[in-house]
Amino acid sequence: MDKKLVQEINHLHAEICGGLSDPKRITILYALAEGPKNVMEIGDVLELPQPTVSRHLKILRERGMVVPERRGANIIYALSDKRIIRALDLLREVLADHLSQRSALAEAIA
Amino acid sequence: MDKKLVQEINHLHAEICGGLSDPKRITILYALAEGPKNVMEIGDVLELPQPTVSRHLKILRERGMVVPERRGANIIYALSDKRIIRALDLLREVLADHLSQRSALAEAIA
DNA sequence: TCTTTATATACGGAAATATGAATATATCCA
DNA sequence: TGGATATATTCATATTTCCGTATATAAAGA
Repeated sequence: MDKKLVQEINHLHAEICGGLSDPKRITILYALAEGPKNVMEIGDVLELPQPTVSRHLKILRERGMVVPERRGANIIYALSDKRIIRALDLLREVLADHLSQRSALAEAIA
Repeated sequence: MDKKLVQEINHLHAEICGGLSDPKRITILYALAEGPKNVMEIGDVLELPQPTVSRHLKILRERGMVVPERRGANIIYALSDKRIIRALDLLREVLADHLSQRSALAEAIA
């Protein structure tokens, strides 16, 4: 494939991964995996001020990870694709393995 | 679960995701999926100066995504877990769907 | 229309991250 | 030991990301 094109794709790929690289956004995504929620409801879950929530939602929206739907005065956000959660779960498994490996090492030393 | 603990976990989860949020690191991970490589070989693939490669490898290493093994003067890096590639592939699929949706929209407008 | 409610954006500063260039460390071999 | 090769780290700087506050937009209801 054309080198420029590959770079462009990898850039977008990195960008979507960047959507996951914040604890609050991860919490938002898992919350939406339970079902669609409006901005206030998400704010309640995260215990965060509304503008902060909106900004994180914008980041996720731009990357196509959540989808907004206006319902009256509210905007209801939904997870766009279950595969996002599957990817998150896989990475969490990798994290768990890494941590238990390290703690096993720590015990072996002690 | 304890709230502090959940936050700590989400922080680590975000950190491992952050390991994926750079085009060069994605290229490195896919390159290592083909098989272990030393730093020079990775540098050849990326066409990047060696210190830059080492710094990216450090980030991936700290997050437990790649594993170094010294062999003589070389250090050979290997992917620590195939699930990392599966997660990357899932997210690339989500990206592809998002892009084709948008291009379908673009055509519908034109 | 005016007010209230829900959501989004703009701005300024703080903190994290990335990068090139230079330098340090570690290993091998003569 | 000294030189060559492979890898890692440091430093200064540039860029990005994040947050709180303030403000703007959009819809609902009186």
